Amino acid sequence: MATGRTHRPATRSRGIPEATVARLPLYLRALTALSERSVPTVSSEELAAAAGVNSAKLRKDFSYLGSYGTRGVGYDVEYLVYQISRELGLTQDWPVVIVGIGNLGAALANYGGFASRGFRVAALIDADPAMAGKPVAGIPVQHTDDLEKIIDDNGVSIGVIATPAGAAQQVCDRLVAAGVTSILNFAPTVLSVPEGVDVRKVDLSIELQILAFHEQRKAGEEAAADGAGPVAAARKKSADKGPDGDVPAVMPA
Amino acid sequence: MATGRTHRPATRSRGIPEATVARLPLYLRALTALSERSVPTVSSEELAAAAGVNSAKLRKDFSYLGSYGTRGVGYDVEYLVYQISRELGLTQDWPVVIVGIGNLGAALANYGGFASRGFRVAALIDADPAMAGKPVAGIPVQHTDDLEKIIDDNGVSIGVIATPAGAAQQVCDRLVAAGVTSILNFAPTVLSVPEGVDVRKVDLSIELQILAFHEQRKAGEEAAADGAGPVAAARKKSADKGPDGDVPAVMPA
DNA sequence: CCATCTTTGTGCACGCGTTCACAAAGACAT
DNA sequence: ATGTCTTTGTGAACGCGTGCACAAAGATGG
Repeated sequence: MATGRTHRPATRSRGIPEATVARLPLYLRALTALSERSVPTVSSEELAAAAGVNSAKLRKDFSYLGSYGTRGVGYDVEYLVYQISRELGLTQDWPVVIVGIGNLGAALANYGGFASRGFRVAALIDADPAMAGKPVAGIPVQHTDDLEKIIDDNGVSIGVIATPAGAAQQVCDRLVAAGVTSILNFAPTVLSVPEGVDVRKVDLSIELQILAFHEQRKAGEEAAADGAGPVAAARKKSADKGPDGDVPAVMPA
Repeated sequence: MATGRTHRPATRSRGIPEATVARLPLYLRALTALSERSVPTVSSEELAAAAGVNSAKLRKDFSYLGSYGTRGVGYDVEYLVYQISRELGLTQDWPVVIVGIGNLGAALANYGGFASRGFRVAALIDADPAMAGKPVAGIPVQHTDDLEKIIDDNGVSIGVIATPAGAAQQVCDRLVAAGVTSILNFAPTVLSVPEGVDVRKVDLSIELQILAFHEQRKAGEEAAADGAGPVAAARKKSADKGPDGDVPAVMPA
């Protein structure tokens, strides 16, 4: 969903399509699980099923990395884990700062997924002076005033913004000015960043709204063509708010 | 971003492309901000800038909804807010349950974005008996045993999974069996659901890994094409694109 | 060494999404 | 009315991603 971009289709990132990059972590997770079960090799079919994708797509994705499979056998799990990790840059340590230690920020700080692979929470930063020094997830919260110094001292290049929407752009600007070039934004705002800085956003509200759209559509279809629904006509409990005209009008023309 | 989509089978979402649906919440947010500032009308150019997208794309997106603009003037803010809200199904109330009240689940329960627009946290559910009855965000946590009853009593069709990965599929199966047809999954696992059920996933770990990939690429280029400052080097080559939303290429003043 | 079987790697076609560019539509001034 | 100016709505081209289908590559067995 959100990557810094330009309008220059010139040289492709690294020959690796963005869509493929987005799936590599998925493959890596499935492979890691196999590795823990000491499975030596896996076929594209099996791995694809575990990752929830099409096997042809998986093979094509891997082909961008190189020919790491053996025909008639499959892929060596350990080797593939290493190759993907290396490609994603997970063989090195990435210090990360989290700015905005509210409910969400604290949850992120406690999230095991961070430390698990390459990422290390270098610092927690909050604008509330009352938070300063208070430990969250074993890490003392530091004040926003020291943001630049923290970034610099720790060589941080990835920042996570979990502040209220109103403060996000300001925090973003300071992070970028201090040298951060990748930002994961949880605040419900569109961030403006200079070229060369990547921003990805995670927006709970948007996700829910997209689900609501489809939910509404399903409800409309159910009402319209009752009895021919895909999965047992879903349920009827979804509240029969069926009042008034203005029904989603899903009629197939 | 952080969304994962699950295959969208047959019926095209009412003629509205999925990519457009994903942007509607973004437009809605920008429009709401304009509405609060009592701005009467807005041009596609202005609104596009506020939402961080291309103006032509915005106009095409709106064209799927209908001709709500006035040539030479722009769009009526209030009217557009209403139309988009209606299209997204936000004019009705969506009861939502959150399963897994750990750090993340609690953060979600406290997240204002839920209640703000159409969504209502109907119940919080956790497997830990010790949590039962304990209020989180003013709502008492209920035990997993009552999941089916809670879904049924409240007519819930949207569920949020914030459990550990190991419990996610099981919880998902129970939600679906109980009648939930839309799921927002925060657990780092691929969920299997029957046809007709929508799943969107939000995966912090994956987002970070994608950022790490680009960060590594930038670092490599910087080292190779050794030039000036850090940002300056990253600036010389950029070009990449995101699958979904994106970031405005506009420079901050 | 040859035959057969399995699985990879990929050429190709198709469809979706993005973007450009412009005609049509309306506002506004004269 | 008429002309000019602004902005929408969209036809068309293009590029990316997806999935099919198959040939090539290697394993395996006789």
